[in-house]
Amino acid sequence: MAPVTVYDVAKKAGVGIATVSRVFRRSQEVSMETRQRVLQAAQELGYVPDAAAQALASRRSNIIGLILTRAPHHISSDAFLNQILFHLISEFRKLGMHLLLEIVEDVQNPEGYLHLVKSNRIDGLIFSGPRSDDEALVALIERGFPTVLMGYLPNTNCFSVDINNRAAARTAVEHLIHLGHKRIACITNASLSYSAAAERLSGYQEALEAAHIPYDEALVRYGDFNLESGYIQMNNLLDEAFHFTAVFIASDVVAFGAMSAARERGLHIPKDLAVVGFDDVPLAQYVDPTLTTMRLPTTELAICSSDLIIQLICGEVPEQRHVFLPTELVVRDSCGVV
Amino acid sequence: MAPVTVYDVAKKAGVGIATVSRVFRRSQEVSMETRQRVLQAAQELGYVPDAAAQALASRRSNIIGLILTRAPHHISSDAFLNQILFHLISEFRKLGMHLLLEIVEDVQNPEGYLHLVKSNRIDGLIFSGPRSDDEALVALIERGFPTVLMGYLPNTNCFSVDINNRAAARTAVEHLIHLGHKRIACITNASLSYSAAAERLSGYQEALEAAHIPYDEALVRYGDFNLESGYIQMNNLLDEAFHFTAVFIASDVVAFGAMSAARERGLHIPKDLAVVGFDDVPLAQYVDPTLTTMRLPTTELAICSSDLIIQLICGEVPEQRHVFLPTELVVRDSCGVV
DNA sequence: TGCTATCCTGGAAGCGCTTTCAGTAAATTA
DNA sequence: TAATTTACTGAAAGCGCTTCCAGGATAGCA
Repeated sequence: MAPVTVYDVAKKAGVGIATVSRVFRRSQEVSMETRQRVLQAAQELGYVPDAAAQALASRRSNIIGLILTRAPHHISSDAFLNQILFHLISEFRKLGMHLLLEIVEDVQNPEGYLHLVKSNRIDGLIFSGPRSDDEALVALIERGFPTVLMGYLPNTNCFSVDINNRAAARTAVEHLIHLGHKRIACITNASLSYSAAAERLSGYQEALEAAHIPYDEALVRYGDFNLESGYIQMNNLLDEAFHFTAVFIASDVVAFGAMSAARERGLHIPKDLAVVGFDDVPLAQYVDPTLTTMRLPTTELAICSSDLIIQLICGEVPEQRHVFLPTELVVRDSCGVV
Repeated sequence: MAPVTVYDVAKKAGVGIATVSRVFRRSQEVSMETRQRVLQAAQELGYVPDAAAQALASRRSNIIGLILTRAPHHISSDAFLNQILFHLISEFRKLGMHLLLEIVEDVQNPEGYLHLVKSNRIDGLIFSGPRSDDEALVALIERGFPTVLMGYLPNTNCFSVDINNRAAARTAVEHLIHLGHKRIACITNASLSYSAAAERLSGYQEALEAAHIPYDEALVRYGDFNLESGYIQMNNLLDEAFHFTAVFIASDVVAFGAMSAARERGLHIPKDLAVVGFDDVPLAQYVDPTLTTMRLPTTELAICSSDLIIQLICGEVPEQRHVFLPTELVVRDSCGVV
């Protein structure tokens, strides 16, 4: 039951412990012959290096934190999370790294992830859904801790990976405009303190402006990540807003909630109301009607973030500070035929 | 930039390092006065104990692994994962523990999570979606490593948390039978090597048997976790099976795919076809028609697992080896009116 | 052949903490 | 007052690894 240590392996292989360490650190400076002998001995003894000891001695935990800023009710609706997780873990595994997940429910109380950093539990972190009012995060970045944002924080020069939310939203709304719609409502994906939400709203405004359609605040509502918020805000629009023939909803999940509300009112989509979503969650092509939406490059988002954080941890300086990945309009049935 | 250590705190507080350690380990054996002095000094110096050093010295990493056995295409459809994650992390945080996520794509190649155990990176693990052909897992359990299954593995006495899949499925199908349906098809949530899938199919059979409806294999198809599999299997049923008026689909997500296929064929749900799902994912009440389904006690599942694993790690022996949580039939519109 | 450069290896000193053990001071008891 | 607990505290020995440094062997060069 006594743990197998470097000493055991070293003894069995007839080498010093430094050599054993070198072999497992994949260092070049061990002769082929010795390396084989060590590996053989380790194999026979069932030796696996102790993670804590490695971390303590090398100052590297090989753990990367993924910090999610989400309130409980957001979490359950987050259709990306799974894909992001999958890809991040796959990438990390290739490098012998692991993913530790932390959720920040309240931005004002960032103790959770700060503690991870201060205790050296993680080598770097990926921060999903950064908010500009998160002072702790900004401080961390300025202190030089390896950090990558999934999302974008204006006025910082933190490394970040995101899509061009504004351009994507504009494309989505332009699609509606090309279809002849003049009165186009908007439901955001979240409150505007999330930069992605603010940007998407700007894109909506830009598209209107370019088409000389006046921006009407009465046609705008604010979603809150989940189905219910879409349902509520659509009902609200239907109750209070002047007639509109189309709606841009900056989140598929929110859109599903909204479509449900529209249906209950007896509105037919797309005949009475055209809908464009945002995200292209897997379900978008299986709902009725299938949802026209902006596709997010989920895989690339994850891989790109992982590449960046690894570079930062290794002390390299990535060429690009801010990466913006392309999105793609996926035309389905919710806007009618072109 | 030099890290603050116990020595710094000890010096500043005028005590020995052992005392500093005791204060941070929340040990009782420090006088109030000394404790205050240490805390004060630590505060002023910004001291946070080093996780690796603590782990090495105490043989406890305070990290719990959550192992998911999922193929890539399953992950993205997993509607629970998020909720489970959220609750687990919340529970762990209360105890200063953290969650490390690992995905096992191929059960035949369990190196990933075994390495976590062997390297002492984690104190215990929660295993979601255990499969009976996972020999490494069984070996781990027998070796006494703190392990909790989310799911159930027959023929082992591992601690586990699950729902009674068979009873739940039976309830779901009985609902259809009470509604007068005689020819009821079934699409499983996954291949039968997942015990949950096999159990749910058994529940379906039990319900039929109890109602003296002959079991007809021609009415059964096997889903594969995701939307697409539901779509495909429903088309397959519609192509090949004799007429049926209802279908029990052992996963909401699979059901959404299946409903999409039925719609494309011009079938009206529930008029032409009644559907009962399983899981009660958030979307179930927002699709058209809203989906009658079995509700899973997601929160309880997570909390229960976390309680169990913590007990095991602390060396306590939980009273119950296998916990089965109750489910609830949520009646909505997809089966028509009673 | 003699000298330096190169390659590989082992010894030893930590990394920052926990924990045992012994010891001191205060409290209790006789 | 002396003997015995009891309550805290500190010194020191690791936990299992990495890495600096120096040394031995070999190769390269003149």
